[in-house]
Amino acid sequence: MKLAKSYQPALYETDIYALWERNEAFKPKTGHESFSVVVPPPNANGNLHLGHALSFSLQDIAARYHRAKGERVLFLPGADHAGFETQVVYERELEKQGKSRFDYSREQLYDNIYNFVAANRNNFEEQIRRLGASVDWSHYTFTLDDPIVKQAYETFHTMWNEGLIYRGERLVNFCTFHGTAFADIEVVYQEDNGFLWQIRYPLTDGSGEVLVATTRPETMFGDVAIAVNPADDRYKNLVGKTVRLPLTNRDVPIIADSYVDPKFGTGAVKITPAHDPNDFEIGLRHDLPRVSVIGFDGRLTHDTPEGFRNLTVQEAREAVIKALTQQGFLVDTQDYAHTVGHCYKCNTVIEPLLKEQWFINMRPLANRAIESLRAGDMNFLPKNKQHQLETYLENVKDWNISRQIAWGIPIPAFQNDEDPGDWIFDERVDQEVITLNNRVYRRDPDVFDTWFSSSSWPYATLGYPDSNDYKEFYPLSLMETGFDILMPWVSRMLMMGLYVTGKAPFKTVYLHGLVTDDQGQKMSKSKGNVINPMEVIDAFGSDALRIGMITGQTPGNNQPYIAAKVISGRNFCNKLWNVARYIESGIESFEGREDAKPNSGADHWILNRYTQTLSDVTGLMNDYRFSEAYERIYHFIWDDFADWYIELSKLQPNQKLLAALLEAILILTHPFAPFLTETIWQTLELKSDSLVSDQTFTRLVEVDDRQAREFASIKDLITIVRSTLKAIGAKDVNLYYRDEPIVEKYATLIQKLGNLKSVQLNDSEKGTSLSGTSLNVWLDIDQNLIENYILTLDAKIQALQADLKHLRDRLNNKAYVDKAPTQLVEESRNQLIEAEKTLEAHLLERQRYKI
RNA sequence: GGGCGCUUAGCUCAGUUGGCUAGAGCACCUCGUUUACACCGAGGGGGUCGGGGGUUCGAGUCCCUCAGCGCCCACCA
Repeated sequence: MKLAKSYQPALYETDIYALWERNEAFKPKTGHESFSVVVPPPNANGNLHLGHALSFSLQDIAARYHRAKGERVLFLPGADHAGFETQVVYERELEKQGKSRFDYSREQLYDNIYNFVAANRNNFEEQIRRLGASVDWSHYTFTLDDPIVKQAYETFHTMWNEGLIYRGERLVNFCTFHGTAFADIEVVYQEDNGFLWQIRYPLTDGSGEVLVATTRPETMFGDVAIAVNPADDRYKNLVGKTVRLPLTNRDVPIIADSYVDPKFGTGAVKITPAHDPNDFEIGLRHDLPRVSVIGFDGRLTHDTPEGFRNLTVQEAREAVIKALTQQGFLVDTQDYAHTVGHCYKCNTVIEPLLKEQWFINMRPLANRAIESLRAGDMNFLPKNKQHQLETYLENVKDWNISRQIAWGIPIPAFQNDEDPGDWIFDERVDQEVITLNNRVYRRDPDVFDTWFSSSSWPYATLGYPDSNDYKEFYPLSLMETGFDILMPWVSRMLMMGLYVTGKAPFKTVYLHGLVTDDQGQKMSKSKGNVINPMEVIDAFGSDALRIGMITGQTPGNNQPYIAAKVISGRNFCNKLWNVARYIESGIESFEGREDAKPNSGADHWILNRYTQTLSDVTGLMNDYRFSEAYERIYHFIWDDFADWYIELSKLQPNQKLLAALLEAILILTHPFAPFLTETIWQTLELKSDSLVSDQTFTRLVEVDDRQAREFASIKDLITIVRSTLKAIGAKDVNLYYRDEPIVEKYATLIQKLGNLKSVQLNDSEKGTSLSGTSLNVWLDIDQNLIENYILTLDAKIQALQADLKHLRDRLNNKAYVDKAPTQLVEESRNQLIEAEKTLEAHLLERQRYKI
C-alpha cells in the first residue's frame, strides 16, 4: 500500500509545490478561452497575514478551476515596494539602532531600504508558495521593476502634456512626524476633545469689536480676514471695516462670505488660508494673501512674534491663550469635541500646510469611470460596492501625488534654477541636476504616491501596449482584493485603466472583508490576537487553511477566523485521503478506468450524483460562489461517495468505476485542496507522467435515470429502517416484503446496510409496516418493544397531520391554485396525496395497538 | 450631516432573480472495538429567520418603520 494511514500534509507540501514549479504547471497553456488574475501585490518586505491567505485562496481556487475547465489561465504574482509603508517599517528598524532617517541622504536611504526589502523578499515568496498559489513565477513583477516605472513615467508625461497634471501651491495634508504629505483619502479623521474659544478682535477705528470663535487660536498669526455671513444683520455694517489682530496688531478686513454659518459660534470666523482648507477656498474667492505660520517641522515659523517662534503647535496654542487671557482678549472657553485628521501610521495630527506639489485633475478621469460603471462594464461582488465607488467618484477631489519620502519612484520632473515656474519632464532621475539649452535644471526630490504607479498594475504587468499577454489577458477576468482599498486602489486602477488603455481594467471585482479574530476584533500585534497563517499551515496543512478561509465566506463581509472551520477542512482532507486509500487497497489496478461502465443501480446513482455535483459546482464557481461550490463537493464526497457508495462497493465492487470516480473526484476537488489531491495523484501514479493540475474536468458515462432512481429509493428505505430500529431499540429484526421486485433485487444490500436479520418474501403481513416509503415492506418487531414503537408512531402521525393541514390550506386557497406556477401546484397535490396515503397507513397501523 | 452593511440553531455563518416542510461546520444527545478513515460510522435534538406594520396566493428573501451593532464618506470655524 502506497498511501500512509493518515494524511500528513507537512510531509508532502514542499515537494508538491516544487514539482509544480519544475513542471511549469502554472504557465498559461493553450485553451479556447482565457482567464486572467493579477495578484494585488503584497508588501514585499512583510509577512503574509490571514487576509492574504484568504485573498490568495480565492484567487487560486478561481485560477485552478478555470484551468480545469480547459481555459488558458494567467495568474500573475507580484510584490509591492509599498513606499511610505515600508519606509515607516525601516525607520522603526533604524530607531532600534538609535538612528533616524535624518542620518542619511535620500539616496542612501533608498539604497538601504532597497537592501532591507531584498533581504526579506525570499521569505515573502516562500510564504506564497506555502499557500499553494498557482502563480506563474515567470511573470513575477515587483512594483519598482522597469515596466511599472516606465508606465508611471509615460502616464505622468501624457497627463502633463494633456493638462491633467499640474503643479500648484495648495494646502496639503502634512504629517510633521513623518515629514511627508498625504492624499486626502489617506488621512484618518478622529473625534478629539478640544476647546472652542471666543476671542475679541477690536475694530481698528476703535468703534467696537468682533467676537470670533476658533478651535485653533495659534493660527491667528496667519489670519488675513474676518468673515461673516452677508445676510447676518449683526455684522452687516461692519463689512469693509478692519479689525486689529490681538498680539500682532496687524489690521485685516472684515469680509462677507456665505460659507459662514451665522448660527455657529459667534457668526464670525477668522480666516487663515495657509492652515485651513475652507479658509483657503475663501481666500481664493476674495483674493486674500496666504500667511504661513506653521512650518513643516510642526513648529511656529519666524513670521510669528517673539516668544511664540519655534513652539510646537500645542505649546503655541497654550501660549497664545495665556497671552490673550492676560491681555483681556479671551472672552469664553468651552469644551468642544470635533473631528481632526491624523496620520494613519503615527497618529500625529495632520497639519494642512501650503506646499507646491504635483496634482492630478481628477474630474475628467472620474467622469469617465462613472460612465463605465453605469454602463455595467464591470461586475462587482458585492454589488453595492459599485454604488459606493460611484459616490466616491462623484465627489473626488484633485489628487496630490507628491510624497516627501525616499522609498519610491522619483518624480521625473526638473525645475529651472533661475525660473522656478519652469518645469520640464525628463526621465534622467538618477541625476540630481541636468543641463538643457544652457539652463540648469534640478530634480524634484519627491517621489510618487505609491498608488499612482500601482494604478497601472493591471496592464503594466502585462506589458502594455504591444505584448501578447496584454492582448490576450486584458481586461483582467478577476480582481480580488480587500474592500478597504476600494477607494485608494480600485478606483484609481479603473480611472487610469480607462485613461491609458481605453478599457475598464477588469471584468469582475471581488472584494473580501476583513479577517478578524473569533471575537470579531481586528487582529493587531498590540492586542496579541494575530494568527499567523504559516503556523496554521504547520498545524493543519495548507489545504485545510484554504478550506477554513473560504467556508461560509461571502464578499464584502468581515469574517472571523474560526479554527473549527480549518479543522473541518483538515478532516475533509483526511476523509478524501482515506477514500483514496480504500480504493487503492481494494482494486488491482487503475488501468482501464476509461472503460468504466455502470453495472448496478448504485453505479448509476453515484454517477448521477457526480454529474449533478459537477454541474452545480460549475454554475456556482462561474458566479464566484466559492463556499457553496466547496460545500457541494464536500457533501458529494463525504455523504454520497464515502458513506454510501464505498460501503456498497464492499458488497458489489465495480473496480473500474471506482478508479474512474476517484480520478474525477481528485480533479473536481483539486482547486479546493490542491496539495492533497496532487499528493494522492502522484502517489497512485494515476497518470505517471502528469499532474492533477493539468487535468480538465471529467465527464463520466451516461447513466440510466430509472436505475439511479430505483437505487435512491432503496437508499431511502435503508435509512428508514435504520432510524426505525434505532428509535425502538430493536435488533435482529426481519424485514418482509411482498410484490416488490426492487426489494428482492437489493435484498442482500438492504439486509447488510440496514443491520437486519434477514430480508424475505412474506405474504402474512404480520408485523409493523414502515412509514415514509411507498414500498410494500414491514418489520417483524418483537412485541415487548411495541411501546417504544407506538411513541414514535404517534409523533409521526402528529407531524403528518400538521403537514396535511398545511397542504390542504394551501390547495383550498383558490388564489394559490390560480396564480402559482402550475408545476408548483402539481407538486403540492402530489405531496398531499403522498401524505394522505402515509397517514392512512400510520393510522391503520396505530389501530392495531390499543395502548 | 450623508451613504452602506449586519441582526437566521449554543457558537461562527450560508441561504442568486420571493416557492423553505429554513441549511452547513463546530458544539450537544444516543448507539457503535464492522481491517479506508475515531481527523470515524449510524441515528437524533435544537430556529415563531431582531421587534412592529405592509405588498403578495405565498416573505428569511420585496417595501415602510423602530431598536441594537458595525463600516465608509464629509470642511462646520
